[in-house]
Amino acid sequence: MSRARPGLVRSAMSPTRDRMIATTAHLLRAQGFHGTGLNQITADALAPKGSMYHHFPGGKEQLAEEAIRYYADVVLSLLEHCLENPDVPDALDAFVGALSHQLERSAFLDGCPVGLTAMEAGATSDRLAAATQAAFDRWISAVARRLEKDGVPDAHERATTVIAAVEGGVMLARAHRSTAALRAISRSLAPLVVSCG
Amino acid sequence: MSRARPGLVRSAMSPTRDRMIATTAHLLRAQGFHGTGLNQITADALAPKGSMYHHFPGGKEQLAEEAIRYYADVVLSLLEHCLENPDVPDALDAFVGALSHQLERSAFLDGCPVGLTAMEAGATSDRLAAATQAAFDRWISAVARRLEKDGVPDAHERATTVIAAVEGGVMLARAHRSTAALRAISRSLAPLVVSCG
Amino acid sequence: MSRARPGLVRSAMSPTRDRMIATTAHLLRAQGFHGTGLNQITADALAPKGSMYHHFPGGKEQLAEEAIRYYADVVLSLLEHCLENPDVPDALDAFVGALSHQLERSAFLDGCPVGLTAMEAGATSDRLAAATQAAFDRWISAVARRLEKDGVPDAHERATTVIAAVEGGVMLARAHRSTAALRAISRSLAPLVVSCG
Amino acid sequence: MSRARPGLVRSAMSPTRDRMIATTAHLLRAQGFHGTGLNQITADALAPKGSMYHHFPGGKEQLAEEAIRYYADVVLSLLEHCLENPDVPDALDAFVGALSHQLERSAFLDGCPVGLTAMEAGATSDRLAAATQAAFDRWISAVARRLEKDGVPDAHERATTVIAAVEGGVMLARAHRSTAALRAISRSLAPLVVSCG
DNA sequence: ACTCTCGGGACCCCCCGTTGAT
DNA sequence: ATCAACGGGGGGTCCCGAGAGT
Repeated sequence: MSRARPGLVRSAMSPTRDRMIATTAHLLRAQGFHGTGLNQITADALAPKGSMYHHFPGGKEQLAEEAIRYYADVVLSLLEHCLENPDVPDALDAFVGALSHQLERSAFLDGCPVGLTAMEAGATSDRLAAATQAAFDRWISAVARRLEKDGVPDAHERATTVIAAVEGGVMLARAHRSTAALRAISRSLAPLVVSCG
Repeated sequence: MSRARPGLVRSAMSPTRDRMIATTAHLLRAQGFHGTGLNQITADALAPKGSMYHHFPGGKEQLAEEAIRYYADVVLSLLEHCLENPDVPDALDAFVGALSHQLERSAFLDGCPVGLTAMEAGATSDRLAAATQAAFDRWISAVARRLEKDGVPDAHERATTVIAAVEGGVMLARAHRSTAALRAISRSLAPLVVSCG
Repeated sequence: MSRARPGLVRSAMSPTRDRMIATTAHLLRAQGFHGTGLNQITADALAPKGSMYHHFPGGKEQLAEEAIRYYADVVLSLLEHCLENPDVPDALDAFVGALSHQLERSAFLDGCPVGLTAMEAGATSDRLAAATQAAFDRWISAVARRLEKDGVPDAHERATTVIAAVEGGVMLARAHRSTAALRAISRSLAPLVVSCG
Repeated sequence: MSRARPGLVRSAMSPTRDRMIATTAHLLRAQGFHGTGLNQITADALAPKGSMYHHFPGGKEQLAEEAIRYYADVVLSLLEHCLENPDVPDALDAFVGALSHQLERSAFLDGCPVGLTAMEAGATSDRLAAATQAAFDRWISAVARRLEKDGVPDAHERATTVIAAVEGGVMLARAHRSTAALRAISRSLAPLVVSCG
């Protein structure tokens, strides 16, 4: 009877719900968890405030959790797409380039909601800490798998370094309002991601 | 004669003022700019609430700005102390180890207020963006000078990568509540900071 | 034939409906009208939230109205049972004792929903005012009939005083978290309810 | 130097504060604790919202507590004034008459905030329970002292009954929107408050 | 006949960052 | 150098319809 199996295609459940998650992810990038109010989220998502409580009984924390999950998915797709490149330094460059492009297009408003939330609320909320941890793990694993395939030694450690440096690069980019740091990082990291490095 | 020369011996102006700055720096590490209230700052600093706008006419933003400057000084001292080590990878290890120690001692509450503020408010407040930018620049320059002294090529780019990766590592440490990522980063980055790398 | 005769066998209409009424009566005793939410009622009654407006199109007000009617019935039964006692002071003592027992058993949570609702919403809602008025009238009449039978003068006035004092005693009991006041009232009122008083 | 000694003449501290207490007492009479919002209180008292938290750091509960204390004082004055009457039944009649007058003048909106709060929140909030208990105790004591002076036996028990019956009478008056019950109670109680009763 | 999802504002209490008077 | 006073949101929950589906 064509009813969505609950838990299977969550994103098909409700357009309002999805809009709220996407809006939250977006606002989280620019303002962080504490800087983003429910009023702004519902206003930007054109959602009534009463729906908040219906779709996200866990409140703002649940909403942020799902927004992080959503954003982690999006970035993972981008990352995996880039990693299809035969050359890993090129892949890294493409990934960093995409992030740089987003930063520039948004006047350096769109940072990384995962890293920001990890630093803001990671120590307070177990729920958000778990969500950010999972996001990082998935990204690191994606890179690590590619490095392993290429026979790069210490694949997981290096993948961790790559993700950390990119996150730090986004941070620097926001502070400097320039993507120069990101480009520098991409170049410096090249030797780390090749097997002869 | 009772007018302190601005910027020179600022820290000698008022013990209350200094306590507020140090307290703010500490709270910013754990909760970020928007998550930290003036009430908590004045309470923790044992400062009367009314003094806030006497000492910091620029309000919360000025207070955060000075806290970031203060924290940047402290970390710069630590960094320069570590960089006196004859071996740069060892220096990096010592630096990362000190940060790890702080994280562990504080149950991963004490992150980096500079990076956090850069992501939270960097796009909104020019003042805070400038403060975080300056902090990063000083740290990067300190590393770059040492690399140049050792004849490492692309010193500034690599120094940028080092600082970015360490900041990203602190982020990962908070998310995972473990310093494993920081240690991995320190190891992976070693080849980048030696002249034969 | 499937139409329940309204008012006659109302309680046979739906077990869910009855459970909601009983639950509401119970919550009204402890928290009052404004302090009791529909969410709590439906949750405690294990009733589906969507059924609310099917069973009670008049909303919360209708639900409270029926709960008061229901509670008035229960107390009237208790009162009439006590009044079968040949001695009216003994009857009063038994009635007050039963109320005291309920208060003590519930840690003084279970007061009187009728009196509480009368004071909370009696001035606002005609519907609830009528329901509480009817409840009080039935209780007073039950006492008055017995007093008349015993030849007590001013039966209705004295019955009114008895009910008022008992309601006030429940109030005092809740405030003091002690049933001492109720016992005192029962003793003091004895001369009023005998013909030679 | 001419500054009000704190704690001595509390009511002289701030006119805004006093207005808020009086307004709260008034609203509590008609709507109860849960039915009265802080918005309405501040609006009716022509007080800025931010002052709430300044004058009453304990929030709504503290405000209600002080309102109850204030109202208890007012009623105690009235009661003691009435009890100066040489005849206690007359005194009781005058007291009940004053309450009746208030009820009628306010279209039966102005009940008793003490009794209402005792029933609404007495079981939840220790603070409010204590405040209502103290109010009742003072009223009962005032009556008991007078009865003792007249040589009435069981003075405290009878005083308790008087206060309970009057409170219950106010309840009935609100339900019936008539002061008939209060007048009946006053008459019925007369024999209890004279020494030969 | 009955239930559930989803939506819809209004409003809750609390606390925020800020200032005028002193 | 201080503090009482100030408005304005903060997140959260309220009671209640509309629609589609058993």
